[in-house]
Amino acid sequence: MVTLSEENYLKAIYHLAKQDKASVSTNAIATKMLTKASSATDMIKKLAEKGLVDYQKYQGVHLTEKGRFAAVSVIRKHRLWEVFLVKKLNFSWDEVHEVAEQLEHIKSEKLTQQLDAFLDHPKEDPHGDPIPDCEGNLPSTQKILLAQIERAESCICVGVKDSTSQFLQYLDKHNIALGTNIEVLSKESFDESMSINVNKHQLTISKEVAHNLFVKIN
Amino acid sequence: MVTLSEENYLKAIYHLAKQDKASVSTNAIATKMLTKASSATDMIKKLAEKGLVDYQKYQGVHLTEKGRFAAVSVIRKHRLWEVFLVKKLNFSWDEVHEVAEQLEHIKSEKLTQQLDAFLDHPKEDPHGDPIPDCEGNLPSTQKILLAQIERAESCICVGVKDSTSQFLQYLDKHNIALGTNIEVLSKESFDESMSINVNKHQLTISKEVAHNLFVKIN
DNA sequence: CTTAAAATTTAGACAAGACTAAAAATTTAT
DNA sequence: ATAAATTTTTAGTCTTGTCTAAATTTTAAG
Repeated sequence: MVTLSEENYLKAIYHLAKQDKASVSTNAIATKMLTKASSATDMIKKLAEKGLVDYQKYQGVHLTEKGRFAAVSVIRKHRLWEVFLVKKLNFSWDEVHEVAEQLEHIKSEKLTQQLDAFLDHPKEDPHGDPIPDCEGNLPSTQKILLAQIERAESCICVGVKDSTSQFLQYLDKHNIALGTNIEVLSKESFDESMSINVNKHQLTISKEVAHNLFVKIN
Repeated sequence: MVTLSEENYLKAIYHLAKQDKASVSTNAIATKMLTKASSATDMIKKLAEKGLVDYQKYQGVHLTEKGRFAAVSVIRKHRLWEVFLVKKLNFSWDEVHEVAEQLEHIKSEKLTQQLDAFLDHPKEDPHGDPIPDCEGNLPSTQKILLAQIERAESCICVGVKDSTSQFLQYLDKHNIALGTNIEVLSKESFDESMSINVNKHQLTISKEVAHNLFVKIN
């Protein structure tokens, strides 16, 4: 039995570990969870006790296979609920996160399975993030940050890194959605701002925006 | 802010108070919540502190208007989710309770509102219980227990009192569902068993069954 | 290589919700 | 009307998850 709090820590560790394979530090976990390092240490011990993480004092943690599966299962539920909220209940993509944070902890195998079927086994959530299957497999996508593009090139928006409502509403305002074609016109080396074309409209975006938009090159 | 535990106590108090207007005893609450009287006392104090119940030592509690609204709001969510599970996710009526117990605590006005609309503003849950509206109004239904019928008479099944899977599966097995026509043939005064006709099949039901089925006389 | 800074852990405390055992109030029965 | 039984409350403890402050370990700098 994994508690709600433990699930949230596992998710945090999973997201932090994803980037590189190195171990996840206590501080990083505490920061992500908006708690103090001492609280993180306490929880890490409980997770280690339950065999969900490997832990050596002062050396950070790694998810065990069991821990990874638990984390991915929560992420699967989170993303399925987000799809439900947008597709069936008319939520917009900037409104779903908070509610999905609650729904992801509902415990019922059958519920998850039936929800997945009801939504026609979606492959992505409303922000373009892939939905793990029930065995915990997560398809690796080859998306890059818009900021990584260095020359005039055309690409398609396939996801967002930051999914706060502020950012999502910015995208809405400029008619950028998943699947939108983005034509990079130029990049300013001074401040990393970019000039792009969206739906025939020219737009200048800041470094901050370019670093939070995932694209796939055509 | 009402906690999950507080919501469960409020629900319990609401259900216990419904029958008569008398105050609800600490023991009754503890029994319903499957805890000890001392735990109930502790929680009662917290609820009184928050203005959700009126409480006088040794005299039991009454829900305040605020407390009643909170309780009914949870019941509304519980029943809406039950409808969702049965109508959209193919759960059977004996499988929904446990999951709805979790879903009823999700906090999002918009979610409840949109779910209600998505389900076409249902008036009843899968067990025939009325769904409160968003203002907390609960239509009073005039249903009686099948056991209250004393002579040969025809009626329609409109609800169940006991909604454990054991009882619901018993009903399934004998083809009794909401809306099923039940013809009372006779009642045995010795053990209160009844002879009834369901879908042209004759059936003898025990006192226990008759006391847990709500019907409306044709 | 030694010390200062940063990160991590420990120790002790607190709030929520529950429990046991004992005390107090109420109800019931004689 | 009073004793016995029952109900309710209190007092003290436990667990989970959090905190602060202090101690310890690791890392980084000179």
